[in-house]
Amino acid sequence: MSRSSQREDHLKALYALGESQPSSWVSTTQMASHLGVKPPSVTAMVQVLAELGWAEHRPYHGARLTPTGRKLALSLVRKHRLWETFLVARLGFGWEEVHDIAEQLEHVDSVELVKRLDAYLGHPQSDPHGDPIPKADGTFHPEGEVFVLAELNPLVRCEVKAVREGSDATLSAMSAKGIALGSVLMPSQIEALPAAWLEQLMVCKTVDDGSAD
Amino acid sequence: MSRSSQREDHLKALYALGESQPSSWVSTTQMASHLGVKPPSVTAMVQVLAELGWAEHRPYHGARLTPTGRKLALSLVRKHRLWETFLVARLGFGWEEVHDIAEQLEHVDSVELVKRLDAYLGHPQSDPHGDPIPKADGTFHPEGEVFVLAELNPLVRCEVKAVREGSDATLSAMSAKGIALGSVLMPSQIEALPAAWLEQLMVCKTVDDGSAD
DNA sequence: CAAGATTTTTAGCTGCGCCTAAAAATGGAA
DNA sequence: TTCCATTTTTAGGCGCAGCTAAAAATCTTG
Ligand SMILES: [Mn+2]
Ligand SMILES: [Mn+2]
Ligand SMILES: [Mn+2]
Ligand SMILES: [Mn+2]
Repeated sequence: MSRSSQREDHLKALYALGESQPSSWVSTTQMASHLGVKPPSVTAMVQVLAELGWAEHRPYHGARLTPTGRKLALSLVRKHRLWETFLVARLGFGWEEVHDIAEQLEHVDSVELVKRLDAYLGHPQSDPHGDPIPKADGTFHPEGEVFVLAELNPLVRCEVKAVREGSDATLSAMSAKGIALGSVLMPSQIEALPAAWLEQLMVCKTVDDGSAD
Repeated sequence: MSRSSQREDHLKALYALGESQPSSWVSTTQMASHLGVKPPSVTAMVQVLAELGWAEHRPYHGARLTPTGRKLALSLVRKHRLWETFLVARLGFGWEEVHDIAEQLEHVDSVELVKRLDAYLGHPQSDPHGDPIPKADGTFHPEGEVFVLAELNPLVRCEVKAVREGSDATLSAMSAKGIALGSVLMPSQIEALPAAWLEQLMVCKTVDDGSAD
């Protein structure tokens, strides 16, 4: 794949880490651990991104995306999630198998390809992990009320809407326990879940519709 | 894509050029012009391939694949042609649009992906250009009698079986003139074809089945 | 607030894949 | 067969993306 797939991965990391915390300034150390490289490598790359106009770098404070960089990052996230959807919905992969493959496919450069893939998949709004797929213009479909299962208190019936990134083994284990997007969890089941899962499962409350199921 | 996609492209060039000529020894100049790089770059790469046990290099004479290298090259050709088939058969691309995209997709590294893609496409035996798709074990389905249209003498009714690599523009022009795989060409039509096309179109003779068409 | 601990950047290095220019080998013509 | 033109390799250099070690800045803590 092209020489700049590293740049693209740094851009994605900057986006992902910036979104998931109050301040959008991301430290090079954070990015380094996310990407599996050493902090000096990130510093160098962030300086390149800054020269390209895709990021701002405040030395010793952190980096964050410019509007242009954010658009690019969103188009990468879009590609990643469309490919994951293809792999699961069309090729029959399990949700725990697709991340690493999509990590490669997302760097294939062809606007037309993304357009056609999106249409082929029926313009999906979320990927196999429940994460929303940004639209071509970089906006998202409005999302429902979703929060991390660990914050559910008191325990009530709820529905799995998404799974946060974790190890492939964890995702396999969840599948094995019958947990998938759309699964309904009862308080008793939730108590039996490994503690770590409570931090990964994103749910919304569901009203009992009266069906026995 | 991984750092070694350059190695993979050199391997493919070595395969393609070696197959298309009597001696399987390929000169670095040939490879350089095929790949769009300068001869010294090819020399360096060929030396790397030799160290990896994928090619033999006889200095000042040329290079050729080892059995191991040939297997690897065939698996790349397989991936390339499966992706081209996917792009045309599933995403609706034209046959002139898919080469460059497949040139990227072929470097995605996942054995399982190729397996599932092949099954999803119904184990196709040839790609959108009529080129045979190597099987997973590196063998080909037996091919029919096919030759280049320029060698057809005298002119008789024949059927288009494949198109040799050429510019995307040429492929578009052929489509526009109604030429596709399976097209039947009559002597009068053949005479009207641009001379260059005669070197690219691979055909076999067809008996007139009596239908008026 | 000053000193030490921690984080981050800079400096300097490596391997990869490309380049140009120069040297070496090959092969064809006189 | 010898010399010259052509092909090919070697030499030396560049940009990218990673690394470690050292320097610089920031944060923490007494
Ligand atoms: Mn990636
Ligand atoms: Mn996902
Ligand atoms: Mn390629
Ligand atoms: Mn093809």
